[in-house]
Amino acid sequence: MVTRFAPSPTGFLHIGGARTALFNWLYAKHTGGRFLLRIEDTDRARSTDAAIAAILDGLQWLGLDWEGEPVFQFARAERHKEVAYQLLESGNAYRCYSTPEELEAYRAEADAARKALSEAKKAGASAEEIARLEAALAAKPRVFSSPYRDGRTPPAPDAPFVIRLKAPREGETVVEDEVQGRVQWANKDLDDMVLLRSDGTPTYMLAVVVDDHDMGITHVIRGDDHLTNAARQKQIYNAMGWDVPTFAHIPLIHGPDGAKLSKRHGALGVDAYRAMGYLPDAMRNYLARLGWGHGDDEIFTTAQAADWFDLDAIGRSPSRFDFAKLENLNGVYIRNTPDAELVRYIREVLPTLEDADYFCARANENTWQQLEAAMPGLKERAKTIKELVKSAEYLVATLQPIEARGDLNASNSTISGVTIVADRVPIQPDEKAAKILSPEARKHLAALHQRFAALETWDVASIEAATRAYAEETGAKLGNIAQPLRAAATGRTVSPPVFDVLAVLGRDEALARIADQAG
RNA sequence: GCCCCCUUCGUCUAUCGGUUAGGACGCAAGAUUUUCAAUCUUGAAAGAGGGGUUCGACUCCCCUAGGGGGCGCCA
Repeated sequence: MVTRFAPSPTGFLHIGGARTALFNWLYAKHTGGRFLLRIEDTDRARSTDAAIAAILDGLQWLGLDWEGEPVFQFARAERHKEVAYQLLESGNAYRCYSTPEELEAYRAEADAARKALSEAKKAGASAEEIARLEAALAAKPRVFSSPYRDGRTPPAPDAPFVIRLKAPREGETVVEDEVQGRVQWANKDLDDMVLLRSDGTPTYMLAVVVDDHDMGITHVIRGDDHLTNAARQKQIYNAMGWDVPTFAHIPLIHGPDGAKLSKRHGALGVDAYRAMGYLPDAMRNYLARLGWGHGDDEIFTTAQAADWFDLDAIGRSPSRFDFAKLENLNGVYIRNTPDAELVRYIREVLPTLEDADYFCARANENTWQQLEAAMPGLKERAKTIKELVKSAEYLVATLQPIEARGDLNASNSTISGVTIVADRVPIQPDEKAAKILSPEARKHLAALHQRFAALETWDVASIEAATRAYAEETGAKLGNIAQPLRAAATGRTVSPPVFDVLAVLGRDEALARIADQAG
């Protein structure tokens, strides 16, 4: 089994394309086959190197590895041309000298005839008149029929021409689709497609067939916007006497409102999902469940997905993209990922992460260790990596941003190439936290500071014990003590368990923060 | 306009002629609690409409409605 993903590099890798790639990849894994990549860059005007880079980058991030080097379609133009001429020689194609202008005029006439008929009907024209218009319309079907198909002489010996497939006029073209079932078209509805343009370059329809054949593709899994193309492509396979691959046309993904995916909701590049803080494993799991299912299984490993994946379990109706479900799934994956791995991932994507500037500008080597120590508390309340980093800001809240550090002098030191600033800046509590820090709360902080300073060991258990003892002695509710502590330690009213926070911060920093707010 | 595809809770889906139509997300209520989450329990929530076929249809067929895709010397 050989599958392929064949994007055209005219933009980023969007979510629908990513799922198509995933399905092809899963099917190859499932069958122990190969998954290849082909860049369909024959549209020279719209293809860009940036788009190619974005597609490769997106696939890599998703972990969808392809075998060998990607095939660049444009580089194979000579081969495509060769096949077009082969078809010409075998009588399965012909030179068509109709100009684009003539085609346009023909289609305009066909449209006009159609419109004339419908208007006549609406106006209640006579049966005679309607019959006449119907006959006129029948003489001009929407599908173009070239006068050169049957050997009309060229307008001039050196007139420009395209090569068209001499497609069958009678009968039907049938596609046995693994997802859509048996689909058939009357051949009269399929026109003679252009194979080679007048400038000698191949069209997409020809290039796809030739490349899929030459690459040995056995299974073509793609969006169902290509369903009609499958019929036309089959005609080329037949004309060449080639084996037709198995087709599987999967429904498109729609936006939350059921309409076509637009930039506002889901049609973002996969890089945008990385920036929003979704894990590639969660993305794969979510995408796999969109249009495909395996009983009641919702969360599964990639190995399981590959094991279970099959074409006959792909649904035929389009599905909507649901961010809420993706978020939930992402949260599950975050919670199930080991702390060290999360830290490694965060370090890797931090520069491309949304809303991570604050953390990124302040993080130093020590931060990464603290982050890992704080991770159990952080990952339990984050649905995205973006949220996680946001809630980890308290770790670096008393550090100067990198650009400000340049102004500071001798007190700075450097660890692993990162400048560490000796000077701390007290935390600026946010509005809600400031409210918590009442005069009374500040007195509690002062008392706690004393007790904490006297602790022999600085860990969660001893900090909590000291706090609870203090609450009990003063008769204060634990909540009324914990919240001021949280506000002092993080500057916010929401955080991981406050004793964890204090422990992670370390005795010196924790005491300093309490002192900053104590009254 | 023509051709093709689709239609189960709000969303993703299970069911492949016989089920109290199941699960998940989301939503609501409760438990837990140092905040927020997480977790646990419970609840509301669906076969587009109309005809057939059948002892029996969500499941098979037809029509209607709605949604989507295609109809290029784009891919």
